[in-house]
Amino acid sequence: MAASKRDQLIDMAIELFFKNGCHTVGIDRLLAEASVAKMTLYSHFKSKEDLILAAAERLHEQVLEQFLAILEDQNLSPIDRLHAVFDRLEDFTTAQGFPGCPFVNLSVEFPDPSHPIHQVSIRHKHKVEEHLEESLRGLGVREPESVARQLNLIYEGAKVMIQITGDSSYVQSSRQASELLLEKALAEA
Amino acid sequence: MAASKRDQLIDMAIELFFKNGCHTVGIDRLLAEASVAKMTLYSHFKSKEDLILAAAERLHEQVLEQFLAILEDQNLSPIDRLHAVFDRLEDFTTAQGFPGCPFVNLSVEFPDPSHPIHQVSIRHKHKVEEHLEESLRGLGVREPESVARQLNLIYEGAKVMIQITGDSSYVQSSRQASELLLEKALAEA
DNA sequence: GGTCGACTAGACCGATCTGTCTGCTAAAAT
DNA sequence: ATTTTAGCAGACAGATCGGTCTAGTCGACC
Repeated sequence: MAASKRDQLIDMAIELFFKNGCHTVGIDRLLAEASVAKMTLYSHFKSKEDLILAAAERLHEQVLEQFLAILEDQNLSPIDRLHAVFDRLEDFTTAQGFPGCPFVNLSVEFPDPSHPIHQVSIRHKHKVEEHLEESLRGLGVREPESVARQLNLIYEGAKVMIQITGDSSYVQSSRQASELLLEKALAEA
Repeated sequence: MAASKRDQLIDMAIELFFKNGCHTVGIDRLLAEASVAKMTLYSHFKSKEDLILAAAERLHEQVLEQFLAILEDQNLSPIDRLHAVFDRLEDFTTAQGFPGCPFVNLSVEFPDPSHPIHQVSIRHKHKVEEHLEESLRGLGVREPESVARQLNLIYEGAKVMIQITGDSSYVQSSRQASELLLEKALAEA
C-alpha cells in the first residue's frame, strides 16, 4: 500500500499543525484535508495530543536526518560543512511566510517542560547541538562544547528572527557571525 | 486613583497571557484574577484581541525602556554596557520556568505578519536592533548595522534556547559569543 | 460464501470560549 | 436632587472543539 492512514494523518499533522499552530487548527479540518474519517484517527491515536506527539517525533527524525546530511556531505570540506548548515537555512526560510522552527513553536504551545511534546523539542535541540559539537571536535577545536553552544545560539536566533520579521537576510548575518566564531576557534586549535 | 480598571486589565493580561499563552488563558480567568467585571472589559476593549494588542504595546514600551536603561547605564563603560545586555539576561531567564520572550511567543500565536499584534513584535525587534546599532556606532565600529544584527541573533538565540531547554547557562554562552564578536569589531574600528 | 478488520460518514455530547444583555449599586458631576 | 458615569454579578447565546457512538461499506482472507 502507498501510505497507511496512520501515515497520512501524521504527514498532514506536520503540514497543518506545525505550519499554522496546533491550537488553531481543529481536528475536523485535519481530517478533511487528510481524507480520513474521525473514527480512524481515534483508532490509531488516543487523543489529538497523541497525534501531535507522534508527528513531532517523526519530524524530529526527519529534520535531524536532513541536518546530518549537511554535516556529513562528502562533497564539502569539514569546515564548509559547518558553513553549509547556515547557508542552507535559506532553503527553508525564504519560503513565503516561514512558519518558524516547529520545535520552538511546539515549546511555545506546550510550555510545560515535563510535557512529552515539549520534551521532543528539548531532545531535538540537544541532538542538534551534539552533532555540531562532534563536527567541531573533528576539526580539532579546543572547546567544542562551548563553541557548539555558541553556534547553536546563532542558528536559533536566525530562525526566530526570520520567523518574526520575515527578513530572510538574517541568513547572511548568521553565516557571517558563525564564520567569525569558527575562524577564532580554529585559530586556537 | 491607584490604578484604573483599564490598567488592571492590561497588567493582568501581561502577566497571564504572556506567561501562559494567550490562547490557553480564557477571559473568565483573567477577569477573576484582575477582579474586574466582564462588561467593564468590553467597555474598554472591543475584543479579547484588542486587549492583547494593548497589552503587547504596553509591554513593548516597558521592555524597551529596561533595555535602554542598560545600554545607557552611566556606571558602565560603553563596551560594558553592551556586555551587560547579555549578562542581565540572567535576571529574567533564571526564573523558574522562564516563559520565553513574549514577542516571540506572540509571533507564534499570531503567525500572520500583517496582524497588528504580530506587528508589535516586529516593531519591538527592530527597535532593539536599532539601539544596539546606535551603541555600536558610538563605539566607532566599522559596520554597526551588520554587527548589531549578529549580536541580536545571539541575544534571541539565548532566550529561545533557555525557554526550550530550561538551561540558563546559555546566558554565559551568549556572553562569550558576543564578547568575541565585539572584540573583533572593535579591533577593526 | 462467509467472516473479520479497516475504514467511512455523520450525528451527537459535553465542555469551553468569546461576547452580549439585563438589572443593579454607588459615587461623582451638574 | 438628579442625572450621569463607571463598575458590578451573572445569566445567556452562539459558536467551536475534542471525543464518542452508530450504522454501514468494502476488500482480503480462509
